[in-house]
Amino acid sequence: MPSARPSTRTTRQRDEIHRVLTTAPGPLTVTEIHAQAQRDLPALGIATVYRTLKLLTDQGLIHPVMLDGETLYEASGRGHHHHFSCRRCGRVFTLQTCPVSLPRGTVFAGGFVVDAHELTLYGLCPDCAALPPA
Amino acid sequence: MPSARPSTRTTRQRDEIHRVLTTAPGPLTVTEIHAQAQRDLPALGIATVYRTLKLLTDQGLIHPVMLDGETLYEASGRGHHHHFSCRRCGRVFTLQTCPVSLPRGTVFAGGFVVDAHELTLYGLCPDCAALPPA
DNA sequence: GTAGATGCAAATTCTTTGCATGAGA
DNA sequence: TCTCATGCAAAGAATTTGCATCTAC
Repeated sequence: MPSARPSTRTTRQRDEIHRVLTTAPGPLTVTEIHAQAQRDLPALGIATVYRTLKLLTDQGLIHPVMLDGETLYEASGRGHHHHFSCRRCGRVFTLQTCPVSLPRGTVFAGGFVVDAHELTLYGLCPDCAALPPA
Repeated sequence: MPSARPSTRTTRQRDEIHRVLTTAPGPLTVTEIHAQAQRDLPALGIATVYRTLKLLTDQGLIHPVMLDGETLYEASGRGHHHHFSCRRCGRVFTLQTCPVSLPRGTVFAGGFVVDAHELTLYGLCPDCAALPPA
């Protein structure tokens, strides 16, 4: 029995959506991705965006990030990093620093074997920290 | 101008939902909360569950936890802790240990002022780690 | 007794799916 | 040409809201 082969046909829509995500400075919402991709492909449908995000995720090219109750997507291959969510302006930033010392295989109290971790920081971004208090 | 006062009327529904969450060993989904509360209040509607979860959240008695794309709720006041999500059985555990050294007010590279952090660990729980590899 | 809370059902919002058409290879 | 992908619209799933009824105080 032949194993299911992932589709790999190149289309303008897939290229564009992938480009938007690899170009973006941080993770984007589905709506933002749709809006930005529509600049080049005005007829792009939202269903195609959802289908493509799922496809690219399956291919490992991008991955979802759940943050503040929303699903954002970002390009893969940017190395280990974390996110900073600003309480004031709501923007999400990518931080390359990792304040967690948890090598793969670390065994935690009680026998939990850790192979990955996700950290989200909350606070004020540089811009908002510089503003006068509300 | 009188400030908006939060509703505080005591009802069986609110007490029950709060009890379910304070009794639970870990965070629960909306559906789990509804099902468990219905044992004592069979007529409990799902809309009331949503409304009550929002209310209790506003009052600071509980708080939502976004995990693996689902919204779970847990009682507040359990001190600083994190979650461990098992890749194999899908269960979510609460860990009291914190491997992150980030006191409030820590200023991060670039001027990000951190006042809180959320960490989720992924791997195998003790039960699953003891099983033979798939 | 009265304002606030509930339960139901309808309305929203977000995401997925069916199907006829369009376009990579 | 021949699939596979797309766009639209309808279908699902999750959450919120309107409204008549009920209930804590």
